[in-house]
Amino acid sequence: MPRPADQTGDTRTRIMEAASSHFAERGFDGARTQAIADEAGVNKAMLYYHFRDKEHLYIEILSNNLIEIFSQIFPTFLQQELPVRERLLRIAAAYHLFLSTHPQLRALILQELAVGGPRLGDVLEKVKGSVPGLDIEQVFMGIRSLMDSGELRQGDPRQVLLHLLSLTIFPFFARPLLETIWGLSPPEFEEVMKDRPAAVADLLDQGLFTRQEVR
Amino acid sequence: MPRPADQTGDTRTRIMEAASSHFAERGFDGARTQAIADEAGVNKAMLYYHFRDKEHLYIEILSNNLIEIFSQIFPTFLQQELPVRERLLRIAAAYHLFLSTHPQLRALILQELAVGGPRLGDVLEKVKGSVPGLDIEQVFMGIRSLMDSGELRQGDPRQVLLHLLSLTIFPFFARPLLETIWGLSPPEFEEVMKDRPAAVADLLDQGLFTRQEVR
DNA sequence: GTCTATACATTGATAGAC
DNA sequence: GTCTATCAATGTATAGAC
Repeated sequence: MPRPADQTGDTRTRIMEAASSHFAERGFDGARTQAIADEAGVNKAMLYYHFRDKEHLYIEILSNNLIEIFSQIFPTFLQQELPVRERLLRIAAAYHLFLSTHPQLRALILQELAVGGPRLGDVLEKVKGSVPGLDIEQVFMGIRSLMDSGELRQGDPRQVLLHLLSLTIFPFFARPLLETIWGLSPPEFEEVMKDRPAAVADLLDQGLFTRQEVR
Repeated sequence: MPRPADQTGDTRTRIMEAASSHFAERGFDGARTQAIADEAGVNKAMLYYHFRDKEHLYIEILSNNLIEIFSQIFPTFLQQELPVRERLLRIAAAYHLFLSTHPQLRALILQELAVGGPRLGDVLEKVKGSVPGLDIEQVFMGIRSLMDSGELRQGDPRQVLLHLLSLTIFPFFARPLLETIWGLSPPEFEEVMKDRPAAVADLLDQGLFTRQEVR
């Protein structure tokens, strides 16, 4: 729904908000500069004044969105006070909450992944500049030390993190496919998503199968 | 690399192959009919003779790809001879293998998900017409009966299937993001993916944590 | 079935007045 | 900073000869 020209905030901000929604819905190639300008309530020439061109605008948008999610979620990775189980579940919960409340971010990332992430390098530079503590090695080291202290089962820390991200993020990405193939209405899908964190916690706790014998 | 006009197969087939690769790499909006025609080694007008327009061509491509994966994977869901654990692991393995060997399919699905799947309805109609046994309810009923017989832990069958799909498919989708943020080279990522099925099996078997007590 | 030629709309982008 | 006016390039799609 392109709402025409509500004059809230300064021009630059309004352009970014409009661009965000268009890039999210149609991707870089599908988004139209004209439509962005219209929705922002400014002339098309303004895009090129405030940002160099479509590409720079896009990178600015994607960076800002990633900065927002990482600066909010990354601290969760590193906090040490809680028991392991709660720490991991909080990471999952943080992603779940963020993706639930930011459908635009989900679409934006999906669009970039779909074309193979050609601009992720540039984007990550900007993100690193704004989220200082972003160091994935620390996360892996943290997981490894939990394995050594016996709180987590031994294994590749990358696989553990991948488990967590997969279980949490995939349903958001695959939603249209799941709704179509599983024949779910949006409310039905929402219901599945509501139960998701508990189901994930249960899998991490117990695995999938009934237990015949114990090691 | 657009290879020019190798005259293998009939025109219609060559167009579809070229279109497949372009839609996969750039999406519906990003793909150019001219580029597709060039790569297929035919005139652009041929696209409109063999297919009605760009949209019909796209739907044809996406349907064919989904038909291929479903007709190959769906039988795996329903085979009853094997123990539960092996049945589930085979489903995961089937997806893993298929996505490993069909990078184009992965991209094609991702592109459609990115725009919210506006053509999935039409596509699924075509798929259902060509893969007769495609009935998701049977799968859920199968999972539920395994719960009732005590082989699987009780829970929502949809969450179980979602676990399986998430753990298996997500890494393929998120690859560019993971490589960039985790700082992995393609060979390093491949290595992680090689170990993936075993790591997933381990999670399903044991959960994530060390076991203090047993129920 | 395949091509040439072209219609017609829309695109991203800029020059220059205010 | 913001606008009007405009451009060259490129987009999808079609008409009609062969």
